[in-house]
Amino acid sequence: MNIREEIKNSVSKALKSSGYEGDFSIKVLRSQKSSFGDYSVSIAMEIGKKEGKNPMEVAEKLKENIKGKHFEKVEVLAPGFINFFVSKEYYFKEIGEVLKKGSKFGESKRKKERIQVEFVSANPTGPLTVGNGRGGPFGDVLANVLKKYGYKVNKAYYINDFGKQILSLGHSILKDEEAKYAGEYIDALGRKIKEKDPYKAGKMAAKIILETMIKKTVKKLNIRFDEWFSESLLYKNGDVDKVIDLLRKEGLTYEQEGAEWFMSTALGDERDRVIIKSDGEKTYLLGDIAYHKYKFEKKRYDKVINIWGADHFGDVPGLVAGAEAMGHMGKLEVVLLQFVTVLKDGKTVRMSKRLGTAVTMDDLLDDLSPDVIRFFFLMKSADTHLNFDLDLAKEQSEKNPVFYVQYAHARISSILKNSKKILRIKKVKNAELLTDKREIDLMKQILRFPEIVEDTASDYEVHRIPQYAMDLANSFHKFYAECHVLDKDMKLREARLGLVAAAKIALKNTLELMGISSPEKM
RNA sequence: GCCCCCGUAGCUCAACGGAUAGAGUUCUGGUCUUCGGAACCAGCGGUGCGGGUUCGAAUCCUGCCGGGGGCACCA
Repeated sequence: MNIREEIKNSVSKALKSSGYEGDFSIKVLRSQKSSFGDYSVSIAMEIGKKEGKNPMEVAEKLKENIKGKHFEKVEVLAPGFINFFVSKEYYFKEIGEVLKKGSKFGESKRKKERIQVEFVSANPTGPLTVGNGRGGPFGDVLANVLKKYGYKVNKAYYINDFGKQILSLGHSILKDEEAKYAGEYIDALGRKIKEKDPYKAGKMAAKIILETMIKKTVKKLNIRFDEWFSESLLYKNGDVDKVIDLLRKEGLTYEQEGAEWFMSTALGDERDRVIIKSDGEKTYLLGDIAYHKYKFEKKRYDKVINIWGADHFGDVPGLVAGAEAMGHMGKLEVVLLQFVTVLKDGKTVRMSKRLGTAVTMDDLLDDLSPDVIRFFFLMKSADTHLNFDLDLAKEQSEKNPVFYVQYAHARISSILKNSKKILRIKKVKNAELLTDKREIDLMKQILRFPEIVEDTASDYEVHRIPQYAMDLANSFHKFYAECHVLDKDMKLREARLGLVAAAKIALKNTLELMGISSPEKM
């Protein structure tokens, strides 16, 4: 049981023994100031309101009934906060556990649920742009977090290698009047592909784009998908037709103006959706429903999280209704990422340097390391429009948050090397000597890591991870400035070496979650 | 017209309805006879505007103003 659960349980018990039976949800918050302790609970204010009592009195009464062996002190503060001070002994013990767990530090109990995170899934009609590339770091890290938290996780890329955009790509290769895509890469493909049938040419081009452009870029960004799933397969297998049959059988389709519609409004959508166009073509939505049926039934995922660009906002209800029509309610979640704008010289850059497309991930990779790109992308919340200032990112390449974090790791590595400890440090000796404010703070910061993983696994707020990485690095740098590790006092030296080794594990595990390297030296 | 996201320090961004709104960067000043100065410390500086709900609002509701994205028999 972790400390937050412990606090929650103790408060829950105190509620009962104090006679508050209502349906109160207890939220354990991390205190913002050390004088407020380590964690706090504001339940007394809620009770005070509901029952018309003085919150301070409620808090005092609860405090009398709160018991827990890891609490050094429980304090009530106006207007009714109950603040928990966790005992140092608890931290000493836990910091020792960090060393034992090593790379497993931060993991939770294995869970039986299987989760798929599908991300990027850009059409294979051109290079990866910064817009559809944003999902790369985000989805990758979200998947890493869920895995760390104990789920079985699959990272998937859905290849839209079927339908109209492939035909358009073919026409573009052939440079006929139906051409839609243009750019240097299209010219190059045109020289390579001799096929004259537009659809076949499009198929060939899509394959080349996927293999030589997209996969390469994805790899450069340090992303590894477990699965590259081809849309055409669903058509070949008849999975798409099965969906049509099912929808018809459920009475969820109708004809209008020569097209066949899915009555998604019956399942909460704001409008119905076409599944078969009047020209007989099946729509993208239909394939996507089939794909999700496949995910839930063949692959038996308990949950699917799709990372989409915000421009697909309008498509969410249709697919959710589709999944529901297939009998999979509440298993599909969609995270929308807001747009990415690249700024240079204070102006928006619209086009790639060479390709005649929107700014590509490769353009960024030309100037910046994947570590820097990933960190910059990850720092921002999904809801924020991401303004990527190329000049700033380049200019700051030496004063970058990612270097700040990596530098902490390199410094620790250097200390450990200088300490001439050949074997891995397995425990914190003389932990009780770690009493400096900086030492305690570093310890607490290290031990936040499992909480960061847990919180992120439940709310998908991935930007919390780089924020935490900076906090952790900051705590270390502050500690480093005040506390000399390789002290003449060998007992203190051992204690600090243990702490530093634990900090290294926390930093490394955090960077690993983000898919960013942890250099031994820089 | 309807729907979604955003508006926080000069700039890029945080803040789980909570306590004195935090980081990085910029600018000003300071800290090295010790483990890596890519560091540490101090200072300047902020919730777009108006109502409301609440013990408590950057956060929830509402009206403006501004930016982005949707509202297809495109994906």
